[in-house]
Amino acid sequence: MPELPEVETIKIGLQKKIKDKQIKDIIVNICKIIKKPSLEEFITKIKDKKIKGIDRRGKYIIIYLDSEDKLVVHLGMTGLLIYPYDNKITEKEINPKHNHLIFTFTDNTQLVFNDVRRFGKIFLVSNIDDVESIAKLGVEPLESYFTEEIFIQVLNKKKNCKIKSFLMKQEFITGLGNIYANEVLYRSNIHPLRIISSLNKKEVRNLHQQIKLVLVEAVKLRGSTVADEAYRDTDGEKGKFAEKLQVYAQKGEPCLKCGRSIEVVRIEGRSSFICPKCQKL
DNA sequence: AGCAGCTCCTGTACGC
DNA sequence: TGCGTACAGGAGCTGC
Repeated sequence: MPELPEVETIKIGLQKKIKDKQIKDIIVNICKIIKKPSLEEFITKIKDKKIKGIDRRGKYIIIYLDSEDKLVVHLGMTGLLIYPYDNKITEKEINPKHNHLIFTFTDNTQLVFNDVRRFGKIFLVSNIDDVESIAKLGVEPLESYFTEEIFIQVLNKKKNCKIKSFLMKQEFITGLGNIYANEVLYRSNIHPLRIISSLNKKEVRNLHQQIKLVLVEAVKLRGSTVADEAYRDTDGEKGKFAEKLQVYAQKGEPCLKCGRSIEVVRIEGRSSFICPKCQKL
């Protein structure tokens, strides 16, 4: 599922592929995906506009148009933005049945928004904070300002919270989802149910470093496509970080550190993969 | 405040 | 074979 590394990969792909292109037409097959404004307004405000640039905030893609408007895309669980022209190899794996939005540019190439589970959302706003969930987002863990000191400050906002819940909440640190929260905790030897105030200095330092390390490596490998999951980059290619996952989806596999079998427990409705020996409560 | 449980949605896997 | 059910889970929501 798209978390920070997957969204970052798509952002970089879009920057290479659709920057400076002019939108000629939009086909909307499922209008529920468009949350703001009305469908009519959305279409008229996008038509004939040029793509000035692409950015990312948390798990949101922000596409700047040559007007005051920005196109904001959240991929939800299974959303994809595919621009298949440089590389047609894996296009066939993507079911066109779920092509909900198709942007056609003046050069007749197309950008396709495909989303099996339809949890994705698209907004057109003049100010990105008009998307309420963006206005609430926390710190960007890959920005240079995300120092250990800042991390401690953010942790202190929620001392009584369980660490995994905290990592998953976008209002504190933005970009981590279930896969990377699991990985970061395992690599830091911290049980997901540990209360923030119980973490010692070394654990906090470790966690901060692992957040950066895991995300940087995952971005390098263009994200994670676990097993037969949906995620693809803008070329339709799978991410390669799945091979580097040490704990997520590794149930029954031996822990790389101690050999104990990786277990799965449900925490707040989500699967949490842990090594019961390395991650003690 | 925080968490359980539900919602959105489809595809896949599994038990009978 | 086929049907019912559980699960996957980002995020917003209700209600305890």
